[in-house]
Amino acid sequence: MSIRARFAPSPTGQVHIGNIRVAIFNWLFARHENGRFLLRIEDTDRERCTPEAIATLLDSMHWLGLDYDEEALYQSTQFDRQHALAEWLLEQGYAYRSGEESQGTAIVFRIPWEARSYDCVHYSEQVDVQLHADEPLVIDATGVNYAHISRKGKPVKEKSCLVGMADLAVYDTDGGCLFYMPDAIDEILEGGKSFSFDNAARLSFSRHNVSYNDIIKGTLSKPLDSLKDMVIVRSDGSPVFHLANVSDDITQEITHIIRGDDHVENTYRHILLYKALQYDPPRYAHLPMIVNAQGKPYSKRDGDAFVGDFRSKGYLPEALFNYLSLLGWSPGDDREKMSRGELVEAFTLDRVQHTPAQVDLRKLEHLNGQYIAELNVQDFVSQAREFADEQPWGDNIDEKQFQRVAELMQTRTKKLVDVESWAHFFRDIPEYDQQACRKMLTNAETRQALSRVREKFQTISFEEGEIEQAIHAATEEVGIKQGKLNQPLRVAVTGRTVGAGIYETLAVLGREAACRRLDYAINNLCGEDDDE
RNA sequence: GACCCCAUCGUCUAGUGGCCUAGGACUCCGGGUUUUCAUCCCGGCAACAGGGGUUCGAGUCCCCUUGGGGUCGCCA
Repeated sequence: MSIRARFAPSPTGQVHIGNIRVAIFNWLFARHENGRFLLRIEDTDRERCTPEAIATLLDSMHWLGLDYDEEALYQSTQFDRQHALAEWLLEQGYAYRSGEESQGTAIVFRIPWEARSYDCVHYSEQVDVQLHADEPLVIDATGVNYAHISRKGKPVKEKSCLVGMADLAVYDTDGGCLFYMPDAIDEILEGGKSFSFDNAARLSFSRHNVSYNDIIKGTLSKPLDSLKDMVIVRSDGSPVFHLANVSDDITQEITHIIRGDDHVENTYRHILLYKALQYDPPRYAHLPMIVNAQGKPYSKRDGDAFVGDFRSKGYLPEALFNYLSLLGWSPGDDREKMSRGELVEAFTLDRVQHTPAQVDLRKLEHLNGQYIAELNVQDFVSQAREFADEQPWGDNIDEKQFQRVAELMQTRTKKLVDVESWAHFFRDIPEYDQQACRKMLTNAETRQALSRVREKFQTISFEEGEIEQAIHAATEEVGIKQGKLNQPLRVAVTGRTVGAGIYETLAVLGREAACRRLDYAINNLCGEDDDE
């Protein structure tokens, strides 16, 4: 059978970086296996799940190239199917109603009494539990309520599903047997009878474990008695996550569920639900979570937590995709910068890490810089232009000029927002770094040399080579060492100490702008060494 | 607190009992190219959490401790 994986987000307006990584891993897995990658939109939270939120989600996926097969399934369209399953469970005795009739009753999934015969359930050990005298032992159709004794002697309340203690025997302080589950189960299940004991001192039962083989984490198991029956339909009639999720996965014929680590504990119950519903459970793979730069789980306040944050800072989708795929996974060799095709080819779940991975923005930035450097010039120009549009100086600029600046700056750009530092190319007079001015421009010789350069600029053809020659000539005339004028000139013309080569910068700027700035600097910034 | 999972440089990772004197990448620090910066090239700092076993041999297997994470809802 062909593999079917899915991404099942609940759109809330922004797409979390951890979620999109789950989507990427699902996508990579599906594409590697030549299977299908499906999208299911869990849009049952009417408050938060607006059309805009869905649009944002789709947009983020499209941006990252996460194309999906078949039509997206909207969970809100599946109520009938989900309710039908709940009703069926009710009819079969796998579920019961709970709560006050007047308030409306919830539907609760009962961990099936025959669970011990499932192939995913195995005997584990004999268990004895000492009970706390303060809390009564109550056994009814919803399970076994009891309290064991904590290390400090306090009562710790617990609840187990009935089958978790299927051969339960209850003893009083004298060792007398008060209750034996196999004798009472019919009365409980069919008659709704309940038992309560104030004098119960000890429980004894044979423990069974539900287990499954996680593709990433290996064999995992959980005692059946640590599981409680779970609500699958709320008293207001709305299906709970567990039911909706399983129901829709059945509908979409999902074969592999790849999701965050936070779902591991749900898996046991979901498997049991599948079993009760008479379906084979899918394979599961639980991804380690990703954590922020502080090593803590991402919270909404972290900043840089959403796909949109990265996009608006000018990370390229290929770079983010590449980086995220390397968080918690590696191809097994030294490759890091990998194309989508290479990633698809190399991706297997068994190489996924078992530990939470910390996001390192610097590494992402480095990778992004590499992707930017590889962009062909026209792509870079047009993408940079979009970011320039956001700048106050971005409105009426010469496109030819912009292109020349972009060519100069491409290898110096790590993120597209870096174009904000190109301002000095496009304003009449740049913003001057005062400290740099003091350091670079306040020398008398410098002022003199700049004046000479200014004069020469008037007459030369304004090209890189001639500009360089003019500068050399000026320094010689004034008696400054070759190259010593470059930085002062840079400050005078761009306002800052770093940037592209000064000859190129000058050439791009053009005679008119260069001279205007030189005049400004000479007249306003080149005061003698006279700072008070 | 209970249950479960995990543990290699600061970070992402390679490593599946001998090929490990623990490799790569980011960061940082040197050096080279260069008119500054960036790119590019060369070099350096830096890790098997601790303690016990098993074994001729352990980063690799087992146990304990410590540390981290996850889960304990009519949230998803």
